[in-house]
Amino acid sequence: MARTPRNTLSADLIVRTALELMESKGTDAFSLRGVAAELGVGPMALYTYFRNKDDLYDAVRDHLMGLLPAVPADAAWPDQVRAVCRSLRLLMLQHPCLAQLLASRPLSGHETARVAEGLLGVLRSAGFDPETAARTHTTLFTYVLGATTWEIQMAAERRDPEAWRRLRTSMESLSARDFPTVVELAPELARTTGGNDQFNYGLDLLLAGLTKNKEEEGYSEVPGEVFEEEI
Amino acid sequence: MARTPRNTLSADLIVRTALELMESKGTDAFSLRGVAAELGVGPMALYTYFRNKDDLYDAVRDHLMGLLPAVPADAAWPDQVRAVCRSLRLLMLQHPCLAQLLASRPLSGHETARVAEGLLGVLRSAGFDPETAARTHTTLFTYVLGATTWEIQMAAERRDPEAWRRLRTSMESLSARDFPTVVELAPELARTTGGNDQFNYGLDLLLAGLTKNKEEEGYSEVPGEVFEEEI
DNA sequence: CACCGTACTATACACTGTACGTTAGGAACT
DNA sequence: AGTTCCTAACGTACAGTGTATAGTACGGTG
Repeated sequence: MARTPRNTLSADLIVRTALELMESKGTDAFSLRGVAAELGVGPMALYTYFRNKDDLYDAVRDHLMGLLPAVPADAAWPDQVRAVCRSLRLLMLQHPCLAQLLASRPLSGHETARVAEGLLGVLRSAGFDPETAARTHTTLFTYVLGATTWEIQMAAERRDPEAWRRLRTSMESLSARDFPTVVELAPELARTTGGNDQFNYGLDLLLAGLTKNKEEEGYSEVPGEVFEEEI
Repeated sequence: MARTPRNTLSADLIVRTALELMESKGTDAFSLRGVAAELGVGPMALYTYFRNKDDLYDAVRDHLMGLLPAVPADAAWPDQVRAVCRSLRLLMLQHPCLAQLLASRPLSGHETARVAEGLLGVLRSAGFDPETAARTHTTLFTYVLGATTWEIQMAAERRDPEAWRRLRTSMESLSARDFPTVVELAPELARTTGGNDQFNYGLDLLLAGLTKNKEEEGYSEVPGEVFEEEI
């Protein structure tokens, strides 16, 4: 019955095909049966490599995390943090499914651990104590997650003319008496639903808060890099 | 045929039933057919009140946003901002479906507008110019969204013993050679996946950044409330 | 060659959202 | 009071979904 030869499938091939489908058809339209059909295989064949759909999601997520570049070595820690956060955002924009994959499943997998290791390492070297480093890591990660998820969502909405029209009219129908500020700032709000500037604004707020905290606690805890030429 | 009498249904009744089901059965297990069955009605009856499932989602979201308290009037602006963000987080924790509803659809509806009006009003009165107010609003909103979504997700994972066990073992199986910082900070990371302290830490970072920016730009732009008794 | 584990197939089930066409309850008007 | 009409709720149907269960044939090993 034209049975496909034996070892044509592999976890990696399935992951790559799944990713392709998510990006061409849209994350919501993704289905196991679609992947199987694309591979010319019955739906159940995938269950040899993944226990269920969520398992495949995890694998796709980790595969994508593997695309993140390493932390730049020769830079001040705030710039290293910026680099990590920005490259995560860019990856999410490039692969919109990643936003949903990150938000709907816990982190696991080697590539994901590698990314966490990078950011945590930066924070520890910068002199943050273990608890503050962990807190900061989670804060930065969740900020990137929220900001970029929102950005992607709004961009998708803008691409659908029907939905976008409904959104605009519902915005414009708001009474200027009841919602004066929203109405007044409508253009600014539309402009700040995404983009590099918006993302960097929030990121720099966080970094400003971090450096401020650090200064107030004094330089005593900063390890290692003491510049002796400054007396 | 035991046809249900005519005006027993209403948009509001459907929304409340949908919300109940989302919270008892879980957001993912929610279905139009489920809510119809709960109301003792055919699935298609709902389409009289909502154009489709997403439309119902929007209505549920706006219903939940209506539960948010007003901004406290007599407080300094940073505390007002804190109050808004914290009450949004608490509402999301109380109704976990809200996280997904906020992340997967654009904002619309009167109650949602009311909340935006509150926060934007605080920022404008505090002296932020329109663009900065809008940027700050989006930043705060997306931070709350990301941080709380993550918190909810991790809490759900913790509740599922099987998933939690797998997560722990995959964490512990990480090589301390390849991921020294992750392994070292594993307990801290586990502790910072949620909770008031973690949320407030990030929120205060943002506020610290905001006040720092404000101080550097000088007091010149602060409108209105000039205290004349201070010469 | 025979064997066996396993990579794949086939079938089936219980679901999903929703398009389409039908029917009957209640209000409004003659 | 009778007729009409609108529309709320119904029934049926379709094209999907994830995955449990059972079967089949291929590839490597004895």
